[in-house]
Amino acid sequence: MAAMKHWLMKSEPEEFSIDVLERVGTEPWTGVRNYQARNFMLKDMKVGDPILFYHSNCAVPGVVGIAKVASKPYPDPTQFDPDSDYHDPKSKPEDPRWWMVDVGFERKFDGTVSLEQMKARADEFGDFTLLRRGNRLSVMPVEAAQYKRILSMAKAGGR
DNA sequence: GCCAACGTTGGC
DNA sequence: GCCAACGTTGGC
Repeated sequence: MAAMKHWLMKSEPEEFSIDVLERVGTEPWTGVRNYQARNFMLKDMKVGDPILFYHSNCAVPGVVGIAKVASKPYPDPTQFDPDSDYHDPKSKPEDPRWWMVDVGFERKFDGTVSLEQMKARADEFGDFTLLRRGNRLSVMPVEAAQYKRILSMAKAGGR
């Protein structure tokens, strides 16, 4: 059996936060319009894969909890909706350009494992995509060891 | 609000 | 196929 893959997915809390995910339980991850991020969802994600839920573009950016992949990939319906911010007129229903998965709530950390705290321990993470300068990917794979380190930081209150 | 870094687009 | 211009991301 192939090893389970671990992921990190970013969301702006003003758009969609871990608290809203906790309330709704499962959310279609619409709106990804980057091919690399799409390919991770389309080709590499498996139902049940764990996801680090990351708050970006906010006062304290960082990992705030755990989610999981809750569906197989399917076409993002917002690409066909002319009223949606994510509408893509070049995408055809018979050949959808943008794919996504559903994301399910797992748990919320007691505190945020902040980007600042992760940067301070960058040497323990090795080559961590999130910490690469200029990184803008909103969906990225995380090594199992990196995932575990963030969980242990969460347990230790971010320290 | 600023701006560096990046991905995408389109002219050539 | 190159690359300048543009729009977006996201930390600060």
